[in-house]
Amino acid sequence: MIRYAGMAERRVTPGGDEAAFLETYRPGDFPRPSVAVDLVVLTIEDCDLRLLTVQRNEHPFKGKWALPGGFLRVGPSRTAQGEGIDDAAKRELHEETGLPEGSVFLEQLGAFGAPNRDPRMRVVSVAYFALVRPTLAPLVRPGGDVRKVRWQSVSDREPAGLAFDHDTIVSSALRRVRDEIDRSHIAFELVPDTFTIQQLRAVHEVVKGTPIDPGNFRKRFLRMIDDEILEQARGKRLTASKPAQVYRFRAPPT
Amino acid sequence: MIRYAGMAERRVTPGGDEAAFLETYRPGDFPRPSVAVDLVVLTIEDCDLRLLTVQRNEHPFKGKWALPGGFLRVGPSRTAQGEGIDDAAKRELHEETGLPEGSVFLEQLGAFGAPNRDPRMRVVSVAYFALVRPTLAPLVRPGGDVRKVRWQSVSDREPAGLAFDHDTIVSSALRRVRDEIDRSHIAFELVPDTFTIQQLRAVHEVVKGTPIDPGNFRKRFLRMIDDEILEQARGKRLTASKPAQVYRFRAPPT
DNA sequence: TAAATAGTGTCTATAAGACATTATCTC
DNA sequence: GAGATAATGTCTTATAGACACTATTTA
Repeated sequence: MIRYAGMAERRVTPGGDEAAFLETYRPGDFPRPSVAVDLVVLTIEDCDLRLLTVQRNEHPFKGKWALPGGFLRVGPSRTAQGEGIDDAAKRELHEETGLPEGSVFLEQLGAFGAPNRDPRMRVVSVAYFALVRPTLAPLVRPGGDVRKVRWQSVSDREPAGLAFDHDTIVSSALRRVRDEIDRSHIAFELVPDTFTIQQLRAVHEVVKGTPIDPGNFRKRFLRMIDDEILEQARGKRLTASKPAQVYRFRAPPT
Repeated sequence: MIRYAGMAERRVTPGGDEAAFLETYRPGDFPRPSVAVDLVVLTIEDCDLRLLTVQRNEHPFKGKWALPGGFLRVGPSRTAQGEGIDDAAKRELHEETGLPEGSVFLEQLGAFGAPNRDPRMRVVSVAYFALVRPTLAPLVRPGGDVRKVRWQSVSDREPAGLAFDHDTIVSSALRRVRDEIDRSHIAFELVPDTFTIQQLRAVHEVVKGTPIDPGNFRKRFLRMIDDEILEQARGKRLTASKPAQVYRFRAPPT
């Protein structure tokens, strides 16, 4: 007979106060899943959305490319429970990419927990997406377990190119980013600290996959200045022709 | 020394093909978290948004109200991995509420996995939110482990009234529902199969917490008929005065 | 007929989209 | 001056919000 968590829990003797209960509490002997974090790390290079993948150097899917990530570190006792899932995501991101702490936007995407998504054992993955400024993207270096990393074009990736269910996770992340870019400030995570209107427009175009009218985009942009979301920065960006005004994102006071 | 999943994994001998690897694979002996699903079940009754809570009959938080939910059932081996997380959510929902399968809208909210959110042991919870039509809400009966359930008003709940981190989860769900109601069709999950414009407006008002101009709401509503999202149903809803036309939601062909 | 609620119309402000035009810089 | 891109302006259409008004039913 297979034991499940709910049953095990009821074997514990009730009664007494909560402190006493916890003192004597012994977790049941039922199968637990491993919990992992998987990272959909995106940047923009050469007007192209790129995804960071790492090559697996062990079975299963040996040699295949996969999302960076790793297992949640769980402590050995009820009073030492280990790291939080957000912390695990942050840790894996910095371990495996070498990017400096706090330089990357990171947000939870959701949990992926179908059975058999990992052929070794039951694994529930909590997926995150990360946005890396193009200025930082070239600094990425394999670290931790990882031996090879690469930035892979999102548009011409193979339909089922990644290990595990990572293609599904990537699709879900792209949907989320495309959805959020119009309603939040995530576009500013994909440009350098100072940027021109055209650079920001390019980010929107690349993420959405459709061209945007420069004049109309400018109007939206100028409204953001009125709303004090953006401010002019000093200097101009030199190009082949007329130099462009440079702006900076003002972190909202919220 | 504390073992972590990543370390254990590397102890496995590499080489050979993947099938052979999996044959001989033995998962490492590292601590794993329990994975649970928690449900934020919402309905509308008397123009008031209500949350379904269950009373805990065991420590910890004995006697306190908490979200319905339970542990993910994980199989004993790599070839019998147990149920998926979405299935677990569905199962717990129907077990603990007695509501008929497939009658309730259910969507994943995200994972909550801070350490010490459960004092017994490390638990990572995957939260879901569910929307129950007001016609079904009175049918809810405690089932499974649960002895007492209640529909609790969302607006006059205590700030820290629930067990564990369930208040945080509820806040997150409410934010999500308020956000999604303008961009999706979830409002139709909170009305009976046929409904009047005023009923649907009441749902929006209750969820958003602000009054909405009836005339303006009507315009949005009529656009949905043009877009074939809604259709007229037969009959009229009788009220104290002029009866109102009744409509029906047409599931989009997507 | 009065009360109540369903249903309609109007006016304004705001934003998005299509597109033409001007300005300013490099070479 | 030519070429290129930045920057601006115009016109149309769609939508949201405030609010006045009409229609239809019950009691």
